[in-house]
Amino acid sequence: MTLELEKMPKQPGRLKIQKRADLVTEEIKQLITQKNLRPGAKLPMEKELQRLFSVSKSTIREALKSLEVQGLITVSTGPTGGATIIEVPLERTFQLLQNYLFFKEVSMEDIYAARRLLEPELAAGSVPFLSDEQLDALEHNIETCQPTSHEPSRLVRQRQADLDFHDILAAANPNPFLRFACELINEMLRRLVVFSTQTPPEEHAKFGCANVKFHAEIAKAARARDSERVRALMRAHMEEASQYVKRLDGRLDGRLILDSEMAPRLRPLS
Amino acid sequence: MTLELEKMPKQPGRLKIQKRADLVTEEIKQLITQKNLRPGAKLPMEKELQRLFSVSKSTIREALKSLEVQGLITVSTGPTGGATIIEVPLERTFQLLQNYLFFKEVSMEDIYAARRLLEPELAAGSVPFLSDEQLDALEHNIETCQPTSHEPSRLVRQRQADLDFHDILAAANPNPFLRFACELINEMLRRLVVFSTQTPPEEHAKFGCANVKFHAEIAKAARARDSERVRALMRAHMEEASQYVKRLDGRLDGRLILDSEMAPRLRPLS
DNA sequence: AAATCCGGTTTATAATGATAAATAGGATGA
DNA sequence: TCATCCTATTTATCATTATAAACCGGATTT
Repeated sequence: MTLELEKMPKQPGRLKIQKRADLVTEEIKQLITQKNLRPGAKLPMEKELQRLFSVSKSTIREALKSLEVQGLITVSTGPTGGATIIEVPLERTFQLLQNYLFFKEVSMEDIYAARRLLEPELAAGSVPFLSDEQLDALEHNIETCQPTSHEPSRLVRQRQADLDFHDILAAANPNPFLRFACELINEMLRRLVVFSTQTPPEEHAKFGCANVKFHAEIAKAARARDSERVRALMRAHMEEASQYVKRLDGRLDGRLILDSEMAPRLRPLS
Repeated sequence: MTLELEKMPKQPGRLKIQKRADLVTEEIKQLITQKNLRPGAKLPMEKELQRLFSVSKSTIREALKSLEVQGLITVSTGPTGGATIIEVPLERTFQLLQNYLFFKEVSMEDIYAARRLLEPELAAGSVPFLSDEQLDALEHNIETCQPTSHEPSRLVRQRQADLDFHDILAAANPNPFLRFACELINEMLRRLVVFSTQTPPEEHAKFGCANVKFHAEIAKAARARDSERVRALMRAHMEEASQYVKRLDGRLDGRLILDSEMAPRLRPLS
């Protein structure tokens, strides 16, 4: 009759015993927080990390993989290779957020309900901070959108350029959280919106023209540093766009975002 | 509208050639999207996945690790074990988002700028959908917050409960995107806010009382199904809270969120 | 002299096999 | 009936080896 109490009884829900690899991941994350490691800083190489945490190759590999998926590091081979801390890319964050939203059936109206609230405030807040280059970029963007052929591929392209306008405004805003929220919405619209093939291309062209008109007015007001007018114009713009999207039967394609889609897209300027 | 997903385009310059493990991850994500696998569905076991993609154990392990970090699957041992699709938990998404914001220096004012815009709309939109249980929960939450001793630990606890009030409202809103945005903000406030130790506890208590007052009014208006009044009250509530937070010198602790923090957090009322 | 090629070195990436840990479900025993 | 043990199954970790990618520096070519 043996008396064995070594086995740790399962604490109901309280403290989950993590896997070794996950513990290593945590240690490294704490290291980043505590030593305030900035982008560009390098982690020790795999061999040394193995030694440091007394784990095997595959375990340290899983830990690094976890950090890589989280967008906190990149790993490269070669003599100067290994893990390097990076600033988490927006696209990666968008991808991970879309994993969450994938199961939620988000409609276009849902997105615009938030966009209507955020964009006017974002735009108004950006006005005092817009550089001359950014103001130029806004105006140049409008020219790019101007000629509207009815060819489907051009229509899609125009919608992309429309969103670039909003990204330029976002880039100038000093509030990183608001900026993030709006950039996220822009990214969702850019990548996930699909329109019914039924609607005639003329309707799409009308949508594009209406956008250009508003963008031109907004750019003008922005150049005049009139924050309140920009806010009002953007509010009207969002209101109208929301209506158009509804008429054109725009929908969000509920799918997971793949790494291969995240090709480095052209960043306006910042 | 069809969506072309090319597997491995041979564009040599632009696209980065992915690692084998990442390719497997993509294949599995495509599988989830295409076969519309819902939470609960199981992936084949490791051995079979190895066979399926013709890769070694370590490769398939890395791919599964990636999906696990993304919150798309959980993996368990034993018979009937293996990878199971799950709905990405909000907490996981919050963790990944915080990785992004970690490098951005978000201030309390930044968060509240967005919160001021979103919460009134969220609350108003929730009103028609609040169940009797949820209305009861709102009122019960207020009672919980009522007695305010000046003990620091109780003050923190009260702020947590305050946020629960807003979570209840969020839960009733039919817009998953707006809901998500507000829940995210609540989670940030819950986990990352730190107050200066300088400010006297009386000030904190005053803050708590002011919150309770507004919550009581909001709950009353919600029971009366008066959406517009709820919107107006919430707007005033946010305005005031924003001022209090500024006075109390509330700050966001810029750090990375660890898995071990994401233990099932205390749900005060159930 | 400048650019290019070409190996060697360093490092991650992938494959394989062996052992440990966790779990479910059935068998065992009071 | 109930708790315990047993065992088969599957992941988790470790260890080792082999392969591939990136970089460095010297040799070769232009």
